Amino acid sequence: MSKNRNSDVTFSATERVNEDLPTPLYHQIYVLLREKVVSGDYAEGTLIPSEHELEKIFNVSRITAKRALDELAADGLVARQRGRGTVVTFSAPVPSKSAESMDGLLENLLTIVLETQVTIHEFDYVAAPPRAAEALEVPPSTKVQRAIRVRHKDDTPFSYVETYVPEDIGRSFKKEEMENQPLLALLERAGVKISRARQSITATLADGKTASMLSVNVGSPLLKVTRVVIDSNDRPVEFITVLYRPDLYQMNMTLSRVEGEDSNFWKTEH
Amino acid sequence: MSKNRNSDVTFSATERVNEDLPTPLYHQIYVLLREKVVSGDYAEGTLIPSEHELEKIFNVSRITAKRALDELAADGLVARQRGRGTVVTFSAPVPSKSAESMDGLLENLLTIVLETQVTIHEFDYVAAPPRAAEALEVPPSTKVQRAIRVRHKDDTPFSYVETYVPEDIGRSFKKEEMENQPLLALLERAGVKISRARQSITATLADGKTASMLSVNVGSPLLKVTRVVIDSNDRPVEFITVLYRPDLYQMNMTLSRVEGEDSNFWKTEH
DNA sequence: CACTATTTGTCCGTATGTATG
DNA sequence: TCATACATACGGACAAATAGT
Repeated sequence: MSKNRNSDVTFSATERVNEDLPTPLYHQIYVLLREKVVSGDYAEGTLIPSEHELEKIFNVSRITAKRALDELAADGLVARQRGRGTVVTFSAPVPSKSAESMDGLLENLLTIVLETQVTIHEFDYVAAPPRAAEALEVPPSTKVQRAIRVRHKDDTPFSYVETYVPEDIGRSFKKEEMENQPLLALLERAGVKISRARQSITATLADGKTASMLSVNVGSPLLKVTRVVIDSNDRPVEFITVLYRPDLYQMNMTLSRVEGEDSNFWKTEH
Repeated sequence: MSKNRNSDVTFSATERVNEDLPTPLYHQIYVLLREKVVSGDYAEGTLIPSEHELEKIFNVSRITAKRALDELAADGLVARQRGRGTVVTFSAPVPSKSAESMDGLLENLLTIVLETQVTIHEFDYVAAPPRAAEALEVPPSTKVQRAIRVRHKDDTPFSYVETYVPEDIGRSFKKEEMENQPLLALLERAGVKISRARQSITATLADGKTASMLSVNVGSPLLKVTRVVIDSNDRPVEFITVLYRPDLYQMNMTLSRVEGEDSNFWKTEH
């Protein structure tokens, strides 16, 4: 029995990479292994599956398995030693747990604003793409302000933010002001009374553009949050899409059980 | 000038394909185009960029551009006609507004329980893996109950659920009972007074085990929710990890602005 | 009606990358 | 390391359908 071989985290016996996908097999395996390393499933110091084990697990040739491990080593995530195996040399960062979570997104929003810097990559007025037009409840191709920003924490990109604002509101502030102030503050300065927001959370993959802007590989998982902010007249005033690097940010929230209910109701605490 | 050629939607300068990536160029272009079609950026009936235009936009050969378009046609998203061009034949669905979003997770939990079926794939008592031990605040390798379930909606797998419960609580119910009743109900029947829960949301990739259980490709994005449920004595009584298919489920919530604050505070509505 | 520009369909030869045994 | 098979990507060539002048 191999000593210290990682046994808590295993691939199931039926593990298969998709032969039909155009992406090379070695790269599919590399991506899966990398994900387990950077997420901490394979902790620092543990031995990950050997070439021969990967051969059996994924039903590929040894060269293919070897190449996947070599790419990991080239990334500096693991070290390979003849006769010993492949050992994880990367310590997975602990996701910012924001010790006392108050209200989901919100307390995070404050700390994020304080601890990060924004760079603006695009700022212009364009015909609203269908989803933005629908969210803002304007006719398709209405001109709207679009901004693409990236948040950095200590020079590490952290989130990719795409916002759409109706033109009349957008004209009330300048590109440079978006660097220093939250968009919501700019909206309120423009006389907008913010009332509520609808928010949706999902997962997606990094494409070429977002991958390069977030300094992750294409195909990495990203946490995607879309939000429509609505003012006191029930008018949508902002449509925002945020992509977060899951290794740097997770959404945390605390839920409280509603007393006296026998179904599965909770309410969020604040 | 070609008539009806889609001109509102262009590729930004940063939207490039990456020669260094192992993923084939034609597939990278195909993915970008497909996204624009299914999102509605390229509306039904419009002409999308010709092979020659893609050639210039992405700086690839005609064969590569042609193959990307052919894949789109094979998907039935576009129709190609010699002398005419490539026309979108797919009508992008209007995103459902989920008119009655109440309290994030909550209203969803109820409807999910009502509209889905559960199959139990594993049910046993094991030494707690590190993260489960930490979450349940028990010494490492303490014996705990582990269950792996998959929720289906109309025979389509929907979520992958892994739960850890302290042994003394777990012994109070049987495997079969997990199929019919929510775990929280079983915990309360065992005398547990549920008080609150800490929840964390992130994104990850499907590995072989979860991919096959959720009927998605390895490497697909998944929405990952981990939750620790705590009783009125501040004892953790359940550690749960849920993986959702993002195409079948998104977390929706409504947020309200807190009056009188000048910072970025919100509270969730209920 | 022909003429032209555009666009897709099909084919060639060649070089490189991927994966197997 | 080698031989082999297949996929990817390039540049180029010609044919056939479409639309506008």
